Amino acid sequence: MVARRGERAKRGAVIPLPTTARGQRTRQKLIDSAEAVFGERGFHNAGIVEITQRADVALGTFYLYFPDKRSIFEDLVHTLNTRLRRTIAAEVREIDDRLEQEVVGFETFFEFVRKHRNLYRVILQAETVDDDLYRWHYRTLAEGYVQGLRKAQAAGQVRSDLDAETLAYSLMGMAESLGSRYVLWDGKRPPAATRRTIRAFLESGLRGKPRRKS
Amino acid sequence: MVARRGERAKRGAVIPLPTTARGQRTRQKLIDSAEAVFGERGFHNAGIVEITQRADVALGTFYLYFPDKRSIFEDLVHTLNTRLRRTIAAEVREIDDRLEQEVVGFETFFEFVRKHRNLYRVILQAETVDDDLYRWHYRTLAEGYVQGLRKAQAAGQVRSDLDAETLAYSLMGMAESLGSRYVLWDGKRPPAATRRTIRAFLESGLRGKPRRKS
DNA sequence: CTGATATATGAAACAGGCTTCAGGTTCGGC
DNA sequence: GCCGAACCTGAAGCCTGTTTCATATATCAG
Repeated sequence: MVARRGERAKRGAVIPLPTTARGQRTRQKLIDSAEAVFGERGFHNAGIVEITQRADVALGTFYLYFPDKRSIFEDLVHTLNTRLRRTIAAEVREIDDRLEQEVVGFETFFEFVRKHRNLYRVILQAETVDDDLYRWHYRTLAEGYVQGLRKAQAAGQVRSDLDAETLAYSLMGMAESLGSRYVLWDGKRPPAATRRTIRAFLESGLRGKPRRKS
Repeated sequence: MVARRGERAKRGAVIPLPTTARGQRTRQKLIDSAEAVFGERGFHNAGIVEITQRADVALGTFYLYFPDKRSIFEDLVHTLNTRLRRTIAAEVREIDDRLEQEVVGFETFFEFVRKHRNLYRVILQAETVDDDLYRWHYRTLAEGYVQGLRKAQAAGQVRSDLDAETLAYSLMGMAESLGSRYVLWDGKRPPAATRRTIRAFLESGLRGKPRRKS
């Protein structure tokens, strides 16, 4: 059920990507604009009118590239999700120690939020717009997280009496909450005391209890 | 700028609470109904029509008690915020040990979310509806949390090299994330492995590093 | 019992924003 | 330089959901 180029898309139909450079440019302009508008106003308060205006195209042009408002939103969430995971993965790749990976992962996350404050707010909105999409976002993040933690447990870098999934959601929750409080609200990197606390808390939390024997 | 009883409220005016028992009952029915509808549909997809229908009152009655849609939403957030804090405080009051307080606090929170699945979604929506309200919710929660943690630090139950506020937001984030994943998505209490992990993680995280001695 | 006040009703006015439509315009290949 | 496909336009249709209003009923003090 793919609308042919030149035809108007039926509701719910998939619209093929534009073939010419010009079309691709326009589509991208719409996505960029949507990121800003959704981020600033929230999904429901954002209007197609404003999205197209900021993208410097006519209202009708929007429906050449997206069947409806929700569709461009989904596109945005997918993009954000991918970029976030790639960014963190890239920063963490070379690090051997899991604790260090966590610390850098948190830092990278904060930095990402700071650079894309809008993209980030978009995710929160997904909860209201499309619950499945929202869960998908967290599940994909959690999956990677769990794998990494299991590996670290096998390597003895994280105590293995902890459930990896529980840990994954705990850490994601921490990062979001802290990111919201310090980065989104205060608009800057978390203060030094916060960063120290994160490290210390994770260190003892992940490595575990005193072992009487070594 | 308070609308007198019997008068129709001007936009933005404050409406006094109903004086008679009958009025109070009706107002409460509307609030309960709103909690359900906002929770299920989200603020923007929720309609006054459905709220009044489920409350068994006529459409116009709504505007006897609330000047507009947003207003009842705010009311709801305030109510839930208060109830949540009271509930947790009550469960935790008799406990001396901070770690035990945390564990019970988490459990109580999960139970609260289970009983008021809507609370959670309502709060998240606040982010889009009224950012100040959203922040107010977390700030009030954090305030109490910070005080409790400081006291525990003074009593030597929590390591004192950690920043209390950072810790508070970390723990709130954990609770929310886990509550979302296990209670909201799966609809039941978190599994045993998760509860054990929470305890173990908090225990070493809060009490601190392994001490070789003792 | 009676008037004054509080509470209740639901049809209709109103507003705002998504989506459609009936044509233009641009552009690359021949 | 011509033709068809791809791309673009923006006024208007349309639908949904908030808010108002004129009117009706319940309650209670005196």
